Amino acid sequence: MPDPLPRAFYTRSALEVAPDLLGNILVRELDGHRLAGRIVEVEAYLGGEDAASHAFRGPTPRNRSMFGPPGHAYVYLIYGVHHCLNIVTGPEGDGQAVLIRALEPLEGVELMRANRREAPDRQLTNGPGKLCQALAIDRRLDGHDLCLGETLWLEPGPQPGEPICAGPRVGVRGDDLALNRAWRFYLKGHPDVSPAPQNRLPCTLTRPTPNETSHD
DNA sequence: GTCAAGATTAGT
DNA sequence: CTAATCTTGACG
Repeated sequence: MPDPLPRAFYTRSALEVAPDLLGNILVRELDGHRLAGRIVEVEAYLGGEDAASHAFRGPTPRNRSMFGPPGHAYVYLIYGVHHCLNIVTGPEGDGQAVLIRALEPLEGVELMRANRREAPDRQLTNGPGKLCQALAIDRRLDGHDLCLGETLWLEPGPQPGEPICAGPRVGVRGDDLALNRAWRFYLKGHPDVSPAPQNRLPCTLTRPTPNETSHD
């Protein structure tokens, strides 16, 4: 079993970490079972300048884990219905995070299906709310340290063969900056990318990302 | 205390 | 297009 991605991986700008997360594996340990999926879609959220970020107006009880050390989870409830999973990045205190928007299911698919009691026959992890339901992620995991290799963590995955697309983020409000920057990243043509209208817009290709925590 | 709005989803 | 469902954060 590979080691979890180390703290140093997360100690960078959300704009660097977000595309590098694509292709890596999100692992959830649940009642002795291993649930895992390959990350295929993410969005970067910054602090300060980013009007769409929960960190925009500073720390509050709800978002305080965003301002904690990198490599921890920030989990929140949206619309009173669904949970969303973020990975805290950057220097402590900045409030940067990356929203995990979609996975390709790899392990524990039957348990994921059972967790999605509302729609077990539909796609399991092609949206931020759906993947949290499939992996049984809720606010109890808010602030969880992803570098421990317990309960919830990330493992290095093979370099994606697919090109990386970048485009505007989904469902956000805010000013021109928040609406128009290409801070959403996904694997081109992957069937488990969330059903967002932007999927058909022109695709800005990003560099081939060195996924591995390579040191020179 | 009151209240509008929300980084979504499934169903009409 | 809209309901579901509830916590947060702003205001007083």
